[in-house]
Amino acid sequence: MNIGEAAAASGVSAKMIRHYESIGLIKSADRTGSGYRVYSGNDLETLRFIRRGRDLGFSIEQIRHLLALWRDRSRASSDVKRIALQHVEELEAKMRQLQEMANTLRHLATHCHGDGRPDCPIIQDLAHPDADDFVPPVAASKRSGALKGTLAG
Amino acid sequence: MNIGEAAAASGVSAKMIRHYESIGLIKSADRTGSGYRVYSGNDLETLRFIRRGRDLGFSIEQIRHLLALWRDRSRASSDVKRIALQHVEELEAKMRQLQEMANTLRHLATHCHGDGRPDCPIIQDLAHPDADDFVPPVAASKRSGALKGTLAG
DNA sequence: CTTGACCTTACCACGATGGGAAGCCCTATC
DNA sequence: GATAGGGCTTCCCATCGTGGTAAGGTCAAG
Repeated sequence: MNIGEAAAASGVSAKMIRHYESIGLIKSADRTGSGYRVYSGNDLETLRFIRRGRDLGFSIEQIRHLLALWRDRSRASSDVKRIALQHVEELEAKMRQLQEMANTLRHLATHCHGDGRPDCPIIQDLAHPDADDFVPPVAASKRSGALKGTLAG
Repeated sequence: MNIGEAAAASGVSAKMIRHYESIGLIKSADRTGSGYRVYSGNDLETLRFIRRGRDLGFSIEQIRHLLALWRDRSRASSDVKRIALQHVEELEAKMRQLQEMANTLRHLATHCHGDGRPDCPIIQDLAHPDADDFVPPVAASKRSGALKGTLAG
């Protein structure tokens, strides 16, 4: 089985299959006489495992760990569970960051006329975040410290 | 004012100030005779604006746009609002992705013993996502298509 | 035997940030 | 005035996961 066929069958691009090989996430594929990589059904399973792990948001290093546990027939499920739950915490932390950004922006947008006039609490917040522009005192919620995390962090 | 002082006062690292200059997000700083960059109070405001924008999760390109609107005294607040609300949608889309990942993982982890035994629905899902391992039929929810997005996407 | 689709390696790009090296500059202390 | 230390300069590399592209070899169908 070619790398292209393996890619189509696993959902991992040929590009990424080569990449995973180069970083040692998967073992080096056997080659035909002319240098083409050859994949077996077993290799396909591994690729699908990786693909599923990426879909669940695991990092390559976490997947490396999970792959080792998968292959270890005497693994402790507690090890797997720990990795999964740690990842859930990462996901939740990221969600909280995004939530806070979105809440702030929605709040500001609510008070933006969104017409042809230049006055805009969104721009004013960006320029002077602590001014609580345009927001009547009663509606102004205390803004907690700025989130340092980026979307990609 | 030095780049180091500007960095401390704006919350943007000296490294990133130089980077923003190199990509044309901020204008090239004036230099002293010996080549040191010099920053004014006005420059500081711009840096804080950028910093605040990053904290709200805007991309550099979105911030470039917002900066232009900020400087444009005849801007339409609708333009600002559109950018902000589009970003809110991006944030919400990302949150939904993360939420789905977290839900799946929490569900799987709930059914993982987390002890010394090797059996683990998490590993089994990674290996065979469509098998609905270990989950009694009544509790198994239809799994929708795999999320392609990464955490950073 | 040609053509087109596939494979190979190798490099560059993104987005945003950090790290480090090599060299110049400024200030404080002796 | 000399010297030490910290800050500044530019330039390159790394991250993380993925895609693009170029130059060349290979395979299968016509």
